[in-house]
Formats: sequence, C-alpha cells, structure tokens
Amino acid sequence: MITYQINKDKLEKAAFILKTVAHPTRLAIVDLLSQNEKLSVNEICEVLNCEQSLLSHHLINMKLKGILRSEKDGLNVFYSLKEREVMKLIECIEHCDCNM
Amino acid sequence: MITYQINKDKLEKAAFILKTVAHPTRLAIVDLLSQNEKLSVNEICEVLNCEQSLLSHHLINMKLKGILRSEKDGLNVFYSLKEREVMKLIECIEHCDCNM
DNA sequence: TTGATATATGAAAATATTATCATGTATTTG
DNA sequence: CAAATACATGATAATATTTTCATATATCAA
Repeated sequence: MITYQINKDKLEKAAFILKTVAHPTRLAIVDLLSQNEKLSVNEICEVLNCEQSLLSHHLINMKLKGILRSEKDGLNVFYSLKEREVMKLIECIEHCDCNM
Repeated sequence: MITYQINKDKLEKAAFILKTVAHPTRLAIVDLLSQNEKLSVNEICEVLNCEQSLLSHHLINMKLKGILRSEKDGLNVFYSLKEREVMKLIECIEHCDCNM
C-alpha cells in the first residue's frame, strides 16, 4: 500500500513557480540577475537580445509571480531577484545530467 | 557593461527539463517516486487519482525527456526516477518561499 | 513644450501543452 | 482460445502560453 501525504496545494504552488522559470529567456533572466544585483529592462534586453515588449511581458509576469522585484529610477526600471533561492534551481539543473 | 557567458544551449536544456516537471501531476509523480523506488502505472494512477491514459501520456513524456525509466514486468510497467537529482528540485521548491 | 528614450499595455495571432476518448497491443488466467 | 487486466497510442478538442505589433505612458533634456 502506497501512502502519499504531500499537500496538493504545495504541488500546485511549486508547479506554478517552476512554470514561471521553465522558459529559456526567463531562465536567462534569473541567471543574469543572480550575477548582477539589479539590471534595467534595457540592459537585459541588450544582453539577451530580446524584443523590448516581449521582455517586458516576461519581467512583469515574473514579478507578478513573486520571483522578481522592480524599482523605478528615472527613465529606467531595475529588476532584481526577489527570491535568491530561485538561483538554486539553476544550480540544481546545471548539475543534473538528464540525458536528452 | 554586463557580461553574460551562459551557454544558450544549456539554458534551453534546463528550461526543457523544468517544463517537464512544471506540472502538478508530474511533480507529484517525481515526488512519489522519490519516496518509492519504483511504482506501476496502476499504483500511481490510484494514488494520484489520475485517468489512466492521461497518466500514461505523462509518464511516457517524462521518460522520453530522461527523467524516468521504465521496466516491464508481466502485465505491469514499473516507472522509477532516472535522475534522482530531480528530487532536489522538489526540495528546493519546498524551501523556496516565493510569495504568490 | 517638443522630442527622445525607456518601459508598459493590450489585443490578436501563432504556437504549444494538456486532457479526453476510443481503441490497440501484450500478457496472464482459466 | 476467450476474457480480463495493464498499459500505450493517436487523433482531436480544450486550454494555455508565447510572440508580435501597435500604441500608450512616464521621464528627462533641450
């Protein structure tokens, strides 16, 4: 008999966070921000070579989901990691050698 | 000037793995299998209360992406975690307190 | 105030994922 | 062999995500 105790809520929450990060561009954003305290949309835009509006959508989405925070300074908006824990995901994935 | 060295390939690979796991049912599967060396489709089906065919799709998908392995034994097919590293994702997520 | 720059917004289009259903295959049992 | 069980498959439908594009807003500088 298999027992299973994990909270369904927790799973959904976790999947939700994972989904937020499970995208090359968004993963790159997390990665970038784990190496740079804060970056403006424009800076990220250039480094990642991503269309401004699309990047904006991503950033806002990630902020909404609690992964990033933003702070306005004049014309710029600087984004930074809200939960530096998320960095661990990247590390974990980098060490994980799933064959594909 | 921001430097960015991460391999684009690696990001895509990582996002790919993450996507595979970023789903409540699939996360539950990983979780279940981290606590039980191997389980048959039927067992997982019952514990998760998931429709057989849908579960099969999930399992095969996860196997295809290198997260699970399967082994046939008579009528049953037993699935197990191929990369126990993936468990760390769960732990990580559980400790991560992203506010949502 | 005008123009330029940085970012956001929202609708629509393109694409991908997830779920459902009907049916197929393999294995075991009687 | 026929029936039952466990699982897989594949098409389609339902839904969600991602991208694009046109435009809006805010701030700064001249």
